[in-house]
This record gives sequence, C-alpha cells and structure tokens, in this order.
Amino acid sequence: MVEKQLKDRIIETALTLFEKYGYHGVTVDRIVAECGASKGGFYHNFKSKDELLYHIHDVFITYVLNKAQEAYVKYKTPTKRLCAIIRSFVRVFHIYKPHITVFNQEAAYLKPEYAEKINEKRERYKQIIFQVLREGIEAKQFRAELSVELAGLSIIGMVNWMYKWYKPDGPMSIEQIAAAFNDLILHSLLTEEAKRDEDISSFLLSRVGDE
Amino acid sequence: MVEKQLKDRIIETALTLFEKYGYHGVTVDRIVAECGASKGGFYHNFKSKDELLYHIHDVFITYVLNKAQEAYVKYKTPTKRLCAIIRSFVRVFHIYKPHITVFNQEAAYLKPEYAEKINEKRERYKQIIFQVLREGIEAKQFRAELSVELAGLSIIGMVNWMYKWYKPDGPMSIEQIAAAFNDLILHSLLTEEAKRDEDISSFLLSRVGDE
DNA sequence: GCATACAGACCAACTAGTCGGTTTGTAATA
DNA sequence: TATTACAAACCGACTAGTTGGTCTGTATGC
Repeated sequence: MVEKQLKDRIIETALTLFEKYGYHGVTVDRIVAECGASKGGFYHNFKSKDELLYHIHDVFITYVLNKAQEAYVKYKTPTKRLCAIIRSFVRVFHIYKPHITVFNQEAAYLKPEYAEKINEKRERYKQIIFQVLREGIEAKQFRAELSVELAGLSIIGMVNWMYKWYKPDGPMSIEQIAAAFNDLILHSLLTEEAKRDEDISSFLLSRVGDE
Repeated sequence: MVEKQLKDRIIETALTLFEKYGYHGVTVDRIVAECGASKGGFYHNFKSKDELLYHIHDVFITYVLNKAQEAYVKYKTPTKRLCAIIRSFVRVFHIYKPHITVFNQEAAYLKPEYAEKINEKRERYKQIIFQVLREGIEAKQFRAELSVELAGLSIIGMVNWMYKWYKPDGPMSIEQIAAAFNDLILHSLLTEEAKRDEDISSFLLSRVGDE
C-alpha cells in the first residue's frame, strides 16, 4: 500500500498522451507500452479506462476547489478575495496544465456516475465566484449594473481558455498572466469610487490617478 | 448537384449527436439510422467520417471569419470595430451553437491535412482581433499598458466559453449577452479619456458620468 | 445507356477488458 | 537465519464486441 510507482507512472503517461491526442486517440495498449507496463498492471490499478479519466478529472477539480476556498477564507474583502481566487486559478496551470486540458476537453466522455461527482464540484467552484461577485456589488466595490452570472462566466471562460494557448515556457510568466487578468477583470468590475480606493487599486497594473 | 437533401440531413443529425455525445461517442451507423439514411448514402456524400468533421469545422470558421472582416471594414474606429466584431461573434452562437461546440471540443481529432486548413483561418481570426487592439492602443482609445496578446486571448476565451453554458432559450437574449460582454470588455480596455468620449461610451451599459 | 444517388450486407481492423499464471514483498514460524 | 505462507502487484496472450469503411446492387433521371 506504500508503493504507488506504477499507478503514478500510468497517470503521468496517460496525461501526456491524452493532452496531445485526446482520450479516444489513445489506447490502453499505448499507455502501458509507453510507460513500460502491461495490460494487467493497468487493470490492477484501475477498474477501467473510464476510471482513469475520472481520476484525472477529480485530482484537478478537487485541488482547484480547495485553493478557491482557502483564498476565500484567507481574505476578507470581495476584491481581495476575487483577485486571490483568480491568481490561484491561473497558477494551477503551471502544475496541472495537462489535467486541465483533459478536464476541459474530455469531460463529455465521463460515464454518468463519474460525471455527476465532477459536476457537483464544478458547480461549487462556480458558486464561490458568483458569491464573491455578489458580495462585491453589495459592498459597492463592483458595479451594480453587472450581471453576476455573466461576469462570473466571463471570468471562468477567460481563465479556462488558457488551456488552449498557455505554454509553461512561453514569454509570460504565470504570475504576469495572473496580474494581467486581475487588471482586466477589476477594470471591468470596479466602481469609480472603488478604483480611487488606494487599497483596492493596488491590484491594477496602473493606478487610475496616475495619468 | 442541385439537390443536397440527404447531405444536409446527415450534417444536421451529426451535429446534434456530436454536440451531445462527442465525435467519438457517435458512430456512423447511428448517424445514418437517426436520419433515415444508409451507410451507402453517407459515404456517397462524404469521403470519411473525418471529412464530415472537417466540413462542420469549416462552415463555422469560414462564416465567423467573414463576419469579422465585414465588421472591420464597415466601421472605422477601433472601439466600434471591436464592439461589432464581438457582437457578431456572440450572435453566431444563436445559429451555430452545435458547430461551435464541435469546433471547440473536437478540433484535436481533425486529421493533419484538415487541421492545417482550419488553423490557418483560426489564426487569421485571432490576428484581426489583435490588429484592432493595436489600433485602439495607438489611437489612445485603449490603455497603453495592455498586452495585446493577453487581452485578445481573454476576449476570445470569454466568448468562446459560451459554448459551455449558452442555451438559446435561456433567460438572456443573445443581444443582451453581446451588450454585457462589450460593456465588460470596454471597461477593461478603454482609457479614462476614451470613457469620457460620448461617442465611445455609448457602448457601455452605464455612462461613467452618470453617477 | 450512362451517370448520379442511395441501399444494406459484409469485412477487416482495432480496442477495452479478461484470465490464468508469475513475480515480488512481507510477516509469521521454527 | 532459513523457510514457509500468503497476498498484492504485475504480466501478456486472448477474446468478444464494435466501428469505419467497402462493395455489389438498384433505381431514377437525363
């Protein structure tokens, strides 16, 4: 029970292959061949190929959900909470890029019983963001005319879309991307008063008053 | 050559099925059964299942690329151009939601020769957006400190992500969504001076000066 | 009579999953 | 320490089912 060598190797190999060729573009035979294992070894560790897919999904969504909850608890104002959540969300791409790609590309192929569990967590994640946005509007930090749903889905969309273009060795560091996203998002959410607040505008790339 | 009855029926059926079950979750047999055709009919109209997938991709990207170019030509200022492009982009979801879902989900499974053609158009689309953003910065309508790439990819991401949540019969009309997106995007891009410009701020949900 | 449009039985290839067997680790016993 | 006992980890040939694609045949229009 202490050794998980093979299981981890299978996951890692599968992740790399799934990211490149898609879930259906990779056979179990190929996975085991590529990581020097066998069919038997695979099915000793996983009930099915579907379970492997579920495992990959679950590792990622569980991690990112925890991070969001931590960020929510750690900070006390809507703006700080939102920025922290987004930063953590963006950061995840540094470690879990293949997971996220599989998560966003192959979720449709999850077996119903697995899909349900994943969707439940995905929904909770969304609700955290909606919650922060609502709090921000109530606190007059975010504009009142915003649609919480639309703003939330926009944020989730722009960050998630990173899986299509983010390269860990690209010209921008993950922290730069996170900062740029926060800048864009806050500019679109903040009220004029909030932008003049020193404490809040520290998350912007350039202060409003600078010009 | 005038009658395309069957071909269109096949595409329509395939689209519905692909959207729901994914490309690999739908067999050719199922497609032809569901639209009252036959294997022979299918392979008379398409060289292969892959070609059908390519066709779906091409119809959508060709359409949306044209719309963006039209919008670019029709308007003369960066802000107007951007808003028109985004509006047209969002509107497409009304007609082509299944196409877009397939486009965003199954592109990885395109055969290399097909993938190349699609990517070329996808790239051109991206470049139009980047171009407008650059023009906006030069014209001092958009903030100078923005990263054109990041801002562009954010926009593309937030709109494309609609395929995950947009329901044609949802509570918001497509025009409302387009307006809300434009509002969010402009707030994140515009300079303070530009926001004070009557002509430009007409694209915002609420004028800056209102409060 | 000839091409186009379509039908449907058929095939070859592929793939997830199985199953009997082997190796490896480990703990109890002598 | 050596030996036995047992279970978990792992192997790989095999299978049963599925799927994209073919091929022969038919009907319809020009």
